Amino acid sequence: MNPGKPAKTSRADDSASRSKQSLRVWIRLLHNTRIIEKNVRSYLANEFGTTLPRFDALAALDRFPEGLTMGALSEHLLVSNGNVTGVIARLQDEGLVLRTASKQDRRAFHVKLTRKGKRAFQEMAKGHEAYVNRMLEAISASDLNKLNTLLTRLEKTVAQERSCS
Amino acid sequence: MNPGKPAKTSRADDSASRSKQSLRVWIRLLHNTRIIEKNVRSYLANEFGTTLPRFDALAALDRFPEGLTMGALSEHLLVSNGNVTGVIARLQDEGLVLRTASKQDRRAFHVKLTRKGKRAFQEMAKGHEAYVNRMLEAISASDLNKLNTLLTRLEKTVAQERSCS
DNA sequence: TCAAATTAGTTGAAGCCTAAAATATTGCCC
DNA sequence: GGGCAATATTTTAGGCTTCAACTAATTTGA
Repeated sequence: MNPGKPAKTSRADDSASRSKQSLRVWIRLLHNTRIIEKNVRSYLANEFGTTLPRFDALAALDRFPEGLTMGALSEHLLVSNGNVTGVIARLQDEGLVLRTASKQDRRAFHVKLTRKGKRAFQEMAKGHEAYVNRMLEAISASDLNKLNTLLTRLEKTVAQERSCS
Repeated sequence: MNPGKPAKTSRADDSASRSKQSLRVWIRLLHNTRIIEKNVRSYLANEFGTTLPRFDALAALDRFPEGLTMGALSEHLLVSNGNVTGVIARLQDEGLVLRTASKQDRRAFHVKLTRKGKRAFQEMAKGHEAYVNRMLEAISASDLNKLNTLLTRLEKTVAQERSCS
């Protein structure tokens, strides 16, 4: 039926379905992330009495033993400057990080883990990894590898167009 | 070298690397989602002066023309009851939703889109879909399909263990 | 029927988050 | 050196988010 035309799709259909497919992937990505994130937040709250933003901040600081400025920290965490102020203030109250004024630049601060902060993070990180692995237990290693590859690829293309509206 | 043993990995190594791989996938998932989500939030704010939570609520209501109770809405959106109260209050102030007391159950409310709300959502949804597609432009259709498959599979396994700590 | 348990929803306190304005300091350029 | 733009950070106002406590209505079950 309808010879001379593509059987079921025109070029316009293609671009519409492409757009639908992009949307589907984004919705799934968001949904998966929200479910896992919810679980991780509960885990951190129940097991260690802490929050995901604080855990993230500790993780970033753990990767830079020499310390980070507030600004550098906010870039690593993908959050605003003002946000970091609050999170670090609370971590300082808990004695997990140390905020010292920079000698070179009196506007800036260096934030570092305290010894207590290092110890606390090590323990949390171990539990966190085990918990995540338990959640993803049912996924095959092969699927995990594929996901890793595809998400890495996605990250590269998405990370670039940060500014486009 | 070292005959009689597996070349490079023991069983303990396997399980350690599996756990690391799970963690990597989760971190990538989270990172990708945060970057895209940031962009979507900016887009909705700049283009329509609205927020992602409000857009999500409108989207949920659009799928149920007969309306939803506050509780049903909170389940669809994966957020707490109290949260929905605030978001719907703001949407009501904007004239996009209508909240009517239920006849059958005087504790409950039915929330529906107003005509204005329907129109506003249609326009936002169109722009949103195009924007997301533009962001994922550089990903091949084949990768998109693979991602969709894998994320669907992931969603199924993760959605089950909602309660485990 | 009536008291107890459950369910629907709101409120309040606390934390996370952003954008924009304010502060303070630095660096540059004339 | 003095002024001015840029930079590092905090503050503020407003919205999102949760949990726990609360109110009100419904259901259950003796």
